[in-house]
Amino acid sequence: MPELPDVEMQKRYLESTSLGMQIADVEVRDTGILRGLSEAELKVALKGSHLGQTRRHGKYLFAKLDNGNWVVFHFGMDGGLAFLNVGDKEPAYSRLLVWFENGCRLSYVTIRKLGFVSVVNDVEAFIKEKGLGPDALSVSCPDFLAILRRTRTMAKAGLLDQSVVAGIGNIYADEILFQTKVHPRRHLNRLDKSEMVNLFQTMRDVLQTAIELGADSRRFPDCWIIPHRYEHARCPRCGSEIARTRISNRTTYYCPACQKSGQLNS
DNA sequence: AGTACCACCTGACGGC
DNA sequence: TGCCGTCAGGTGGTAC
Repeated sequence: MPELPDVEMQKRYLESTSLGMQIADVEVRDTGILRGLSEAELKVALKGSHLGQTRRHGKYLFAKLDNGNWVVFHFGMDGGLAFLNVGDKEPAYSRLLVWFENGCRLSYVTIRKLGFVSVVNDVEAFIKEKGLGPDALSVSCPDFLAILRRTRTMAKAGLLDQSVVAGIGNIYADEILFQTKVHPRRHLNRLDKSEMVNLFQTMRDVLQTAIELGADSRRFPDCWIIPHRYEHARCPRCGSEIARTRISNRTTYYCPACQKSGQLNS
């Protein structure tokens, strides 16, 4: 679930369900999802406050508290939020529960517990601390090109690297490279300018389209590679067999016919 | 600096 | 049915 489009959906979900609600209490079901603060500290930080303005940077979601601090959510590989009306049953793998004054609850759900919940004073400082690059949907074209020119990693690794640009994960990295017709092992700084511009526009287009489709991969166009990310699948564009390899320790799918490696480095 | 590999954690799935 | 390896949309640390 949780790449940029998914986190954007979580942001909208949080806003539409919980914005402005006052927090009565917090129940931590598994302290393993807390980072940098204890259960007691989290309670003190949240109790009595309203959930205010939300922000997203890459795959991180922030919600402002009355005292100016921010709750931070990261969803790992499988996390998400579930808003519960009075009487609604708590979902499985609910690791944290925010109780509102009106009896509704917000559950942070994750099976694998690779994400976390925390509280920070300053979002910008947090972003800097984490070494996150600009958000993939906010970065300007000139800034993006400048970043690409100084990034010597393979394209797949670079898109995945949150310090290069924040928000792209394994699935969307494959999609962006497929639509740009860039081989995942090409090095970013070796792309020519038109390829870099194309990469920028495709990145925006893929992420925005995914958001418009509710980040629901079942609704993604068949001409995308995402519906064809399985072994022996056929390229929706040319019919060649989709190749599967491992880059940056992540499974990578691409079309060896459409995404030419060329000299890889030239 | 870039890359490979491991660890964290839990569940699903295929093979035997 | 049960055990085992492998894999899964993320991040962080280590070692070369």
